[in-house]
Amino acid sequence: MAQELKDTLLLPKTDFPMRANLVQREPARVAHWEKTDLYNAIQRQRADAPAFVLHDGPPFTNGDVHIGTALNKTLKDIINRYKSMRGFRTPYVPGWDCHGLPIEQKVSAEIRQQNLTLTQAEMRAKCDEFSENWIAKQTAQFKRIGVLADWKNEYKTKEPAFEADIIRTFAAFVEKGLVYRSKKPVYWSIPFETALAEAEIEYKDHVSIAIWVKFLVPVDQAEKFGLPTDKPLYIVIWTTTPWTIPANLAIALHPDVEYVVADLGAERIIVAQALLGAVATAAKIEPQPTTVLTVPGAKLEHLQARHPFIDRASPVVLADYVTTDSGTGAVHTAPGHGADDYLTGLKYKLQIYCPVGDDGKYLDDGQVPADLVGLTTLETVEDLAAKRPAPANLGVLKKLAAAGALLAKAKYPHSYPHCWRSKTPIIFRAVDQWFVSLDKAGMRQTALAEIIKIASHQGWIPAWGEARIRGAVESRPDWCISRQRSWGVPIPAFYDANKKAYLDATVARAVADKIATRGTNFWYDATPAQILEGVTLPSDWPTPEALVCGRDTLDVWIDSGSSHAAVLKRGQGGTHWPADLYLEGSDQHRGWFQSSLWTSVIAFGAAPYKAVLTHGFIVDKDRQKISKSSTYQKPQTADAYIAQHGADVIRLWIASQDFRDDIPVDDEILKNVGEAYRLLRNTFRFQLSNLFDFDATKDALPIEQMDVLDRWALHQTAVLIDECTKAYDAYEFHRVYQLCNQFCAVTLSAVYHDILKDRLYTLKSAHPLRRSSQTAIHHIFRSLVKILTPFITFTADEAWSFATTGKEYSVDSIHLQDWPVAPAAWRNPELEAEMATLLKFRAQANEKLEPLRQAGTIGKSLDAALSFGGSTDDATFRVLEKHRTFLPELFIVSQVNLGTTVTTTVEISAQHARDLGLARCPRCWRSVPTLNQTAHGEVCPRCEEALNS
RNA sequence: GGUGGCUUGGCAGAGCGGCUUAAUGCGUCUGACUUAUAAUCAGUUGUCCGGUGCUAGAACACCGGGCCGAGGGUUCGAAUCCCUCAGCCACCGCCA
Repeated sequence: MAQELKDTLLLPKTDFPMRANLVQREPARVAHWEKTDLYNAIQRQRADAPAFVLHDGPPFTNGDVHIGTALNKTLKDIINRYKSMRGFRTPYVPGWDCHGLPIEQKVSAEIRQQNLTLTQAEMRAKCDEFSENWIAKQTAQFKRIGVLADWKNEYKTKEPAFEADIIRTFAAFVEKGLVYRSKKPVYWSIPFETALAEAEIEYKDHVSIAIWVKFLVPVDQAEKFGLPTDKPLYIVIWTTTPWTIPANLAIALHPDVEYVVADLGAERIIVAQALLGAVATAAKIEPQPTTVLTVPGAKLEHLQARHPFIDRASPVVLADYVTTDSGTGAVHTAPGHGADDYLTGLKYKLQIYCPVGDDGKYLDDGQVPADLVGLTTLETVEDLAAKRPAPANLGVLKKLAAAGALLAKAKYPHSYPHCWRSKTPIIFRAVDQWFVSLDKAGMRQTALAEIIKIASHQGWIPAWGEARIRGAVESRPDWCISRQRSWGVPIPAFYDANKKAYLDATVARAVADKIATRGTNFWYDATPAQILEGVTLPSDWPTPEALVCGRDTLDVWIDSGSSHAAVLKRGQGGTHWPADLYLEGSDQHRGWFQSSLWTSVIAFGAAPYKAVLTHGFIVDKDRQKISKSSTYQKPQTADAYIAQHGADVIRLWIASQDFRDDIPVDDEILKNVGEAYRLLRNTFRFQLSNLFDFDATKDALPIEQMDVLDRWALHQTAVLIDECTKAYDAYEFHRVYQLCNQFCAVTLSAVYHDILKDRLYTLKSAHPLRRSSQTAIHHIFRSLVKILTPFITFTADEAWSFATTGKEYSVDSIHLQDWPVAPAAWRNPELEAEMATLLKFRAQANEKLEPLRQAGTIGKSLDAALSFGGSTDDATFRVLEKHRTFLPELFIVSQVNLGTTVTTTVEISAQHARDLGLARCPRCWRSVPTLNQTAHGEVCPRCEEALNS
């Protein structure tokens, strides 16, 4: 009996599977999108629409896509898909950052293993291959997570056309007179005669020679600074690199440290008070020196001491980094041989003096004593094994001893940077570098003005981004743009036999034109004559035959920072300049956002973006950056996450988080998102399955003929659309996530869908009430699935395909649809207010039903009948009366009785329907006063009607 | 060290001086249904301290109070405004 009756019900039907199987099924949809060329289909759809250009910051091409990179690309994809549905043309040209040290390093490590020796051009070819290999892999990984992009028009910083634009951008710097040459200390490997990056440094234990050196304070200076003059007076410095003494140009004291003039008997020395004892011990001074007077370091600024064996002054300067942990509190300062010293040198306008050549030997510059010239500062591996100091160190020791300036010396074991390839200690050495002056031609003011301009239309999202980049731009010193590397874009400078540099904007552009067609290796392979053939040289240049090409490359930040010029200015892939949006991690305020701003301001006089959106970094549950966390042993690649959860769950997770802060991830969070995903999927499934006999073109009802409950649901949908659209426009995706989650769980699943089941399953197919509800479901589904398309793009595409064709795949993708707009007729605030009242009663009624259920009196709520007692003076009770015929449906019970009482509040009671003499219809489960006999047995009148039609 | 940012109940996340005895959802627990079924529905649910009830304990019920990183302050009133501190994240390099 039951089975036969059940067969007369219109139960849900769909092929849209309940189980997602995302991990297995998503790749097929990626292939489907490729096959149907979805990206271009979307672009064609919006061919005449205004463009929204999100300019892609290029990821570095040296490994698998990290989950953090996937986060970034997914956010971009969400925005593009949203903007496209909102009616914008959204050209998205993905980029790749190809040059740079990490790649060069990995490649050179491979080369070393194979014992190969390569030319610079061959080395570059290897790097190119390496980069290309990862581009292919990363592309597949980005596609897997659902990133839709113009992969055929992608940009690579290593492509000749792009490299040419980098050089052209650089030419603009030259043209504005911003580029100059100056010295800066770098890590230097003597055996390889090259600068090293930090990553090429290994710290190893090393025994250095520490020396205490006396610098004479001349009598006139002592008098000037109020120091005693009756005995010779010296400032004592301490250093572990004796070979830098010839380059000494100053002595640094801390302004707030107390220094003492100490009497050693025959002479007096100046050291930090706190270190006098240590100095005396080191110099084996007996008896303990006596203090003559104390003076703060600040009082000695500009005192002109004398270099111990070179005839020049060594002035006292002040520096905050001076400590009294070791040494003498007086720091030997050689601006050409140390980072701190360099900065101090700049501050005091000292020469950046480096009397050491590329080969590590002292130069004959007229200042270095003749007996030191030619001595090397290198300690070879053999020297290290024999514990033999570098010749330059020994030479300097001798000179100091001969000058009577060596107060003490000692062996000093410590950790010291070594060249990772030659295993020898590196030296700090100032070499000529190219710089960009950021203060000339009002560049810094222009950059800051652009920042404010962007802020004036809320372009920094979140707003504190403005302070962040302003701080970076304000404080940035002149930009050192040259690197002594191979895998990069060459600086188009030439040098004559005297190493005089020649750099010219017109020549640079001519070089760029040639590189654009022949590739950068042209610069490395061709002679200057070939490179400059047909180029009109400035009048002050020598002939090409007298020149050699420079071997420096440009800072890679110029590479990526030129992308707006190479891509947007050329309209690549339908883009335009400036971009509507840049979107990267918050670290890029000092990185790409800044470098792009500078290059654009210098080359084009304005910022390359209208708005900048930033996101935080992925951290584990305890707010530790995941790469630093020991609990995460598994690889943090995007693929690892997708293989476990599927792309849509990962995408939904990304959307669910407020990405402006750090983004926590752990198993529990992903599990929760997985539950939320199932809720969304089941909602789609329920809706699809109840539309199996509904054809919107024929069966849909106009809104004025629809039932109140359905009109309420449409009102709620209109509100959802409004709020989600607002949240999308503010890039607050987590709000969209929460809104949809609550809409599905509460508005639909717990209320609307639950009430609807009776109508949908038991009424006859074409019953107006049933068609009314199906019409609403139809609209709600189409709205909801569109709102969620940017997030769960695979699932939305699939659900849409089933909705429109009944099949898993269709050519008419949801991505070609317009964003939902709620018709004004959907809105019904009055009804919404009444329903809000009724739903409060519903919650109270459920509380009354629960004890009956717990006691076993009733099972499902349809077994029950409710009675309400209230006063017509009560507005809420009048709402009940107004909707009295709807109440059994609303509460999902068999009968609702309204009784008038004098109580001020509405009283609710519940009982089993049978106690009111009602009989249960076996078909629809509602209890009614009388059942009628039919061919299917006894059923209620409503079911009888359904069965007869 | 400097600069910028963050810190709300098991999770996400509202909250922008009084409508907060902290929304909503998820999760938890208990139950129902078998007509969304690896679904669906209903109820329930923060923590700590003190007290009362119960023969004691446990459990439970009720009452009072504290807890929105910690501690101060402003205010009639603070998760919300101010200060200090702590923790965490990022950036300050020839790493990108």
